[in-house]
Amino acid sequence: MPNKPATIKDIAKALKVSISTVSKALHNHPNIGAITKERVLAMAKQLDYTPNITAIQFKQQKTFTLGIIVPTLLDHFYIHAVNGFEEVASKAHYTVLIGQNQESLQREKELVSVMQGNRIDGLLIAMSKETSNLDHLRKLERAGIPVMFFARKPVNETYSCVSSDVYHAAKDAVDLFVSRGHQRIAIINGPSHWTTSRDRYLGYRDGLLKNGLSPDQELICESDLTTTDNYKVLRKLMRLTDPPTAMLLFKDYLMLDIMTCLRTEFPNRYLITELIGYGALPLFSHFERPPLASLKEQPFQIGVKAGSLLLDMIKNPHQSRKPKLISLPCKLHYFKEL
Amino acid sequence: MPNKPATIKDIAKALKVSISTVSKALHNHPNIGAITKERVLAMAKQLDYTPNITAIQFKQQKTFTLGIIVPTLLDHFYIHAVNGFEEVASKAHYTVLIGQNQESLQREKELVSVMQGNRIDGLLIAMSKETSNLDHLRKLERAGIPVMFFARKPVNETYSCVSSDVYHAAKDAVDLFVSRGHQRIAIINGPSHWTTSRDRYLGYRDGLLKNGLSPDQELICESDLTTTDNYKVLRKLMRLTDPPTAMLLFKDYLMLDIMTCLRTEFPNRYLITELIGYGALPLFSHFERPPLASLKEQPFQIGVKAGSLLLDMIKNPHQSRKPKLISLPCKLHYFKEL
DNA sequence: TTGTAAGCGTTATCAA
DNA sequence: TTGATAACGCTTACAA
Repeated sequence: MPNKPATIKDIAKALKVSISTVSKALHNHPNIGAITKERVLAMAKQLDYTPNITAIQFKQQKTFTLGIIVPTLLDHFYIHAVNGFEEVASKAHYTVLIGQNQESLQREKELVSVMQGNRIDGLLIAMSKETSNLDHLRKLERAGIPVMFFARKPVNETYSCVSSDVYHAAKDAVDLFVSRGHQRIAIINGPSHWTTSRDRYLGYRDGLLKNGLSPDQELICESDLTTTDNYKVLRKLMRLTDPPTAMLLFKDYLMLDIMTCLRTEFPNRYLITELIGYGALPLFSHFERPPLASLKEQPFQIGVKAGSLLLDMIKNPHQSRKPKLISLPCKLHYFKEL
Repeated sequence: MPNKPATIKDIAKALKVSISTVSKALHNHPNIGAITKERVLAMAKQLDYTPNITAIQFKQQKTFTLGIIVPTLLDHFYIHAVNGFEEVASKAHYTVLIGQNQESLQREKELVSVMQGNRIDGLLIAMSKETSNLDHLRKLERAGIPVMFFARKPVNETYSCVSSDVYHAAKDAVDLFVSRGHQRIAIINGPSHWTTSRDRYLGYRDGLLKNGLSPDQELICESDLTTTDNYKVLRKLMRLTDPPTAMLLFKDYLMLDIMTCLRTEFPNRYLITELIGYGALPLFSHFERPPLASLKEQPFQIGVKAGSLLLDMIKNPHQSRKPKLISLPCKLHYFKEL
């Protein structure tokens, strides 16, 4: 027998006061009598009153809902980012809608449209691999809904973005490789139209130069991050006359493929090739032979930072909107004793 | 310059018709003129009209939002379940709110409260490990919000639940162990107050009996699924005078701990002990020495099934509400060539 | 076939 | 300090 939840009207009736009095009492409005306020609060409790959020959302023309779109939740990086985002959001009494674009632009557009339909107050997004045209996001901004990027951002676009400082991380990785005697250091990067790929490359290049090595075109690779392509890229590298003995990898998930391909197809190179990826997946602690190291990012903190910036943009909609580019440091995480 | 979205009022004004005419035209209401309807639809498109969901939710006293609470999104089982759930939900034009209880009853209560505040129309939940008292869920049901369980359900409670058929899966695992010559087969189970643990045990027991083996109390263990406890349980098993040579494990995540502990602390038992868990984690394909097998569940289908049952309950709120217990088959997945 | 008007729960403006 | 009332956008019973 689901009985209807109590409304301020019910409280007003029970107390024989007006609904505006009740509303004010419930909101600590300045000009309200102390005793009246007490009575209202008591009656609210007695009737188990919960404000009807749908009514408030409707009235305020504001949903207190934020959207976050990630490529997939199967990547723990994004889970942690979502969790950080939710933490700041819920502290500010916002609810979070989560969407996965599954690396499909089509799906991403649908998500944006559904979220816009749900009247989100702001959006945080890590675009799909297919996303190069940003019209669906511009449409949001035109409707007054601020958009912030994280992890992935298109090159040559002036949006705000929070990501990892992959540049310095790449330099650190190269330093470690060189200190271990490596000369032939390859990089397998992600899509080149993302700033996060470009920055990895720049860090890699500057790391080499700093150590007196010159970048070799045949050691600079790009994968679309599918297993097929990961394997293809590795095979090409291994068939060079002078194959690399060290590789910097865009992601630990890519590293998994590389390790397996190395082990099964190039067993003689397996033990002499050292790897560093991004992500520091905890599962490597269960490996008999873990990779050399990984660049540990701070996805939770990225979510937190992006969330608070987004909330700022929502609070101050008429700000100058100078795009902010924030990057949080990575840390080299060793899986092996050095 | 965020201009306000168009409303049916704007359409009505532009066309000099009444708002109810517009509303009806937009909803294919039977008695509406074909030409009027055309004009309305055209104008709606021209003004880029999007219905204001907050107004509809408010008016209909229905949010078209479902909640799903999982222990953690870091477990891929729950991601797939969420995805299945979202699929049926979005087909029925429902939005999904996702919450993680992080195995904390306190957190779970807060989530339920927030979701109730957001006026969800139904909830799907896999309770936290701490949840034994279901008052917070009963409160939801009393408010007319149907609740459905999945994956985990308390013993002795008459709620509907969709889960894996872990009973037959356990029997299959025992069969495989026996066929490979094992006599000392242990089980490390999850919390005993869940039906999913009890059913695993029953399948394990019946599997042994069926194969002419009798259950041995010292081989029947329970872990709270923390790494500490997982290690503790394994050490106890390995120190028996006649340790098991095969183990059925509650989850693949538990299996990871068991494998690592075996390898590092009991290397002489590592190669002779065969393991089967639940989950069939894809990452095992990257292992040099993967476990024997895993019982592959169907989390996506579980989400789908639970979602459609929940939608049924929402559509027919005055049904008899006989709790339904559904379990979907698992399949033995071999990591090694047999 | 189309229009009028009430009402959903809340907030806010203005009057008492 | 309190109360009456309009408004938010939409659906719907009923009237025209």
